[in-house]
Amino acid sequence: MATIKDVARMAGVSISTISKYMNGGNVRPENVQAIREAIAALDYRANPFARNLKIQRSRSIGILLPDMTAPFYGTVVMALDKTLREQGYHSLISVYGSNYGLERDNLRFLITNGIDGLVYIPEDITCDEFYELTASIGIPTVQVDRVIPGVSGDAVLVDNSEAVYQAVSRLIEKGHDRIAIITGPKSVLTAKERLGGYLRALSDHGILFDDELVISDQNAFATGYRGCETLLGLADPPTAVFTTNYDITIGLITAARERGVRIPEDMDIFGFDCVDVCTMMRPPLPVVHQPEVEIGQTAANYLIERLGGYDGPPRTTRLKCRLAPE
Amino acid sequence: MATIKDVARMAGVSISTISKYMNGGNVRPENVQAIREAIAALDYRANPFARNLKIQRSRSIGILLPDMTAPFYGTVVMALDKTLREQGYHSLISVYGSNYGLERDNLRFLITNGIDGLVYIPEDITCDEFYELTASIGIPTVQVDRVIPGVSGDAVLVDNSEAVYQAVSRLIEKGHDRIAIITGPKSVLTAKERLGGYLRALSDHGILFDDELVISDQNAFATGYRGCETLLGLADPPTAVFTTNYDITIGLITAARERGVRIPEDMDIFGFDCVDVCTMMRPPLPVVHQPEVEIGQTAANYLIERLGGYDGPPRTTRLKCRLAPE
DNA sequence: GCCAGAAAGCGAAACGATTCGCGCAAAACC
DNA sequence: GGTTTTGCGCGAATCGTTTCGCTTTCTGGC
Repeated sequence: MATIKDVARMAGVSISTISKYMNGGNVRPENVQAIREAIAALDYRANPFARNLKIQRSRSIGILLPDMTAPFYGTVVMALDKTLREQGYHSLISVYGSNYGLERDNLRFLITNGIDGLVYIPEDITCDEFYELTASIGIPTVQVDRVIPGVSGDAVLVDNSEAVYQAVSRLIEKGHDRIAIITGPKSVLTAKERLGGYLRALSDHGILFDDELVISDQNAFATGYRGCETLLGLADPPTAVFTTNYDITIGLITAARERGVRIPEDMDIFGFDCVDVCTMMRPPLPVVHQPEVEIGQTAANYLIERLGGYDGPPRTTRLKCRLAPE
Repeated sequence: MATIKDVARMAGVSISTISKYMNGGNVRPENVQAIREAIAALDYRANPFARNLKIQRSRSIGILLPDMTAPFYGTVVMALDKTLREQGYHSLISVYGSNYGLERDNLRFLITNGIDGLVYIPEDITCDEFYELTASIGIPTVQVDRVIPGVSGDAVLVDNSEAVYQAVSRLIEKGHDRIAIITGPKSVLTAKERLGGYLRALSDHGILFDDELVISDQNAFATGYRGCETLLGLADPPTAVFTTNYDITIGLITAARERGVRIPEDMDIFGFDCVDVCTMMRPPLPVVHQPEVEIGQTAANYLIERLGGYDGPPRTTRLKCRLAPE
């Protein structure tokens, strides 16, 4: 590999002139010419390790998230990556698989590997642990989708409670009064918020809450599938079901159809995520649509601002979900 | 941030002793004690930039792929990341969104950022371009799922043709002789191979090929959904459909169910990917199941071996797909 | 108690860039 | 034409490690 020294020798100028050229400084035309030729001849590329050491930055951003197989995460990460890349950053992505030990380890791993900033979808870590790992480094962090209670810093969330409130209200306005909800684990912030929106909608419309109609389990196909069996087995089954996650929705629909349950006549379903798939169904399945791309972009921009020196107070954005069809 | 120098001063030993301690060399017990205390007191962590510069490695692996929202890719990447991490490597993931310019740019980006190795799911790049970007660096590369014609190096593929052959044969053995296929774009290697398996199965069983029954388009929900409409609109519709991608499968099923087409009585479907979802349906939807985790692990291990100094000839593995249910 | 060999510690030289301050030459001004 | 201003180029220091070769200190066998 050619070094800056080789280029300098070949072009007949000093090392510092090469560096200046590489970083956009003023260099005399005849030198520019010579430098260009030398670089081409030697196929020179600046050594990123040396540069990183000198400037103490890597232009890499850690992205830590629980899972990558769900389309929601995939889309958020793609938007993040794209926005960051446009600013010359690259993403060091790390997936912890909803596993507490791994979440901690991977966070440590990212931090000890010289990231300039962190985008984090947290799950089980505590505030103290987070600060312990993170404090000595002092890199900007943006939390996405969920927050660690007590941690300050920028955050990008969606308005879960409000979105679910509206969706469930819509079901109520259609005449339903036995509405079930199948949701994720109660330990996760988003599931809690979504459940909250459901309860608020019921109570605001004077409907008594029936805990037989609340199913909370993993965010997975099986939860929706089995949930359908459970709900249909009740003495007084619900006429509508709200699901808070795409996999759950698909599981529910699959089970319902296998049993000849007509949607929406026998069971009205309001889903979550994957608007493009759900709106293609006939009739379209109404869903809460999270703004994945906007989430990613907002988080990336927050981070880019901080990395650019912005030092204002922590910001929290709650992006609005859309109901689809409108 | 504390440096190794600070630790040395505080512990009363030389810099090289600290380095030796950090890298597992022999150090006298009383010094170990002092060093430990100094490290704890100063919260010292080795600066990754300096280390990278010195050893000219980053222990990071570039992963370049077209998409991350499909569960297939997500699962492969998670397996890759896990295996690599266990060996102390981390993943620099880059998604190019099936966009030619981006594919090239992102490859360059990874390469100029000091990756030690590359895992690559290629799409449109040519052999020459690949070598031009890659040659001067000389890092090991593993191609996954598809290969660039002409590029040598380790590769991990699946046995697409054979898997589809078996699946379609199964449909034929059940008595079907009008079997459609809905597949991805013909420009992509995997789609070509899968189509090849389909044709071979037909011809081996003496069934005449009818090009009305072949639909090739994007790997997307809409392709399956519209494909269903197209196929049902034929004068002589197929009695079975083979789909070569999960999104296509789901689109097809959705459209079929909306039309009251019974599966498998009216239309027998054989799908691809997402075995856990499809086998939960009742009756289970038969699918070709790609070994995503094994793909990721094999690719990671190939790379780890190369990085460990192994220098044998290029290896290509074709992993076998499973039909599920068996 | 001596000496050889092993173990542990030390200083200094890298790794390859960026950057600072200084000097020289060309341009600009009157 | 002399003097100030500006523009470029240069050398040297620096970033924080690892590593090499050498010296010092231990250890153990006689």
